[in-house]
Amino acid sequence: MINKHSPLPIYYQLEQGIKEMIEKQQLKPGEMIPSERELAETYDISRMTVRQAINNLVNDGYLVRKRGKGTFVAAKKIEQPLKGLTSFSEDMRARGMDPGTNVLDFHIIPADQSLAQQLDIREGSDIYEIRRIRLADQLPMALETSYLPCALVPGLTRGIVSGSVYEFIENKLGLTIRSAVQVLEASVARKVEANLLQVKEGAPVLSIQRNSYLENGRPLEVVRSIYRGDRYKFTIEMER
Amino acid sequence: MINKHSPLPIYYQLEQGIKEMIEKQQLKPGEMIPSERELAETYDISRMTVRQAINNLVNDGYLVRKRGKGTFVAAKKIEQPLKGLTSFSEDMRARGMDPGTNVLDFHIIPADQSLAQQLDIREGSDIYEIRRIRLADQLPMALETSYLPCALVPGLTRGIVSGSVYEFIENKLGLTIRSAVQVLEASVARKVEANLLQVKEGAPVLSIQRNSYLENGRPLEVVRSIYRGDRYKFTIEMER
DNA sequence: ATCAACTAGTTGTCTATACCACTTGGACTA
DNA sequence: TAGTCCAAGTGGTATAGACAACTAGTTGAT
Repeated sequence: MINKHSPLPIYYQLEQGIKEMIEKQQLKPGEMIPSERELAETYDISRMTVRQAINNLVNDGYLVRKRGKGTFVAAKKIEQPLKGLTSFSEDMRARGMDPGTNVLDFHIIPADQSLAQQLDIREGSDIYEIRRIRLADQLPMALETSYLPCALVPGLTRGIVSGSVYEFIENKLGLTIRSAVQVLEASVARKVEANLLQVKEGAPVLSIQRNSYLENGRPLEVVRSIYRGDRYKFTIEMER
Repeated sequence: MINKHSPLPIYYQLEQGIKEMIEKQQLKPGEMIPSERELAETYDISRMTVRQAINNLVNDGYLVRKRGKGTFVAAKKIEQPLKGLTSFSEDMRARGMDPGTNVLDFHIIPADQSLAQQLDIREGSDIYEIRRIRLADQLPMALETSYLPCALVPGLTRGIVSGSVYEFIENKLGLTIRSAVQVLEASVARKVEANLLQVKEGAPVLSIQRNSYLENGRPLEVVRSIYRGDRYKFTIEMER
């Protein structure tokens, strides 16, 4: 499990090893992992190095420390706290799944009254309409329809859209999303949606509309998503 | 800034000190803080101890490390959306509706394995189980099942439960909820739920589990709610 | 039977040290 | 002048050891 001559840090090797065992269910939720001293002795490494590996896993929510008792596998890592503004791809990767995208539709349409208002542009202005199937581990996870003003995002192509639009916006255009409002709603899949998501008509789905805003408060995007209820949970952490 | 004989850990004192300077703008975003070696020498502590303090601040988003260059105050500290830590009653009133409650069930049960873990108590410990129908404008809005450790909330009665439990906890017991994690999931109403909510079996519902935590990080409560999908939308604002 | 003390095992804190990897700027060289 | 090399300073990784604080179970005395 540990190769001292690998270019990879020892703590990182141990960290990945433990994480893998948790994800493969070889270590089950609530189970105690070997003590720090035991791990240190087993792999002939320093206890502080073991602690560094464990600390990272605790910060990532995989493990829980209990002083005087031991270190335990956390309840469940399936639902990751969505701490901020993440893209679909980031979200899926954080959940340990492999994201993918199928572009259904990519074209320019005139903004209707509702979208024009939400995007703070004139009715009839050109906007991109992007319809995509979002995949996780090769299976449909969500249907996503995005609307962006052409004026704000020049040069968007079908190729970019099949990858990460956010990356394009942040890196190529230098725009940063500063805030967002999301509205979540439980619903049932209609026929068309059911087919695309590969679920039965009437299956539960989570409808999410997200409005994103730039630094200067300008609306950048409206996204309407339909997530499979059987595959997706939305997690939010609140603090005060 | 550092008192070696304080019962508080040294790394913690340093951590709080730096955090305070950031919050008071004595250290400004983008500014470099003293190097680890410098801090260690200044306060006559070990560099590893300094690293522990800095690590925590990096994890909390206050600082950013740059290998070979230094450690810098982060540009933007994520703002916590305080909105959302509201009770059902507050939530309904904010939506312009009149809240109400029917208590279905109020008793003490032993904690099962899952609840014991989530509430950080021993399996079998006494906990309150409170099942209520939540009304808005006299119509069912949600089914709510709450679990609280008896040890933390002594003196809870059926009468209190028909009103605001939060008010009792905050005002009478002097406990303050500091953070919460919510998990939302789309689902469909089963027969029993459908009857209580006065919807058809198979109607879309929004399942929400909320875990609430006190100032000291102790879990206070687990609430499992089922909201009518046709009456309830969940809104969240995020900022960074 | 009860309670106190002890013990073994755990994580938490802290030290002192060493070397590695990366960044920067200045000195040196071609 | 332009490029190379080197040194100093930074965070990154790793070691070995020590003692504190806490948990749970056992032992022992009352």
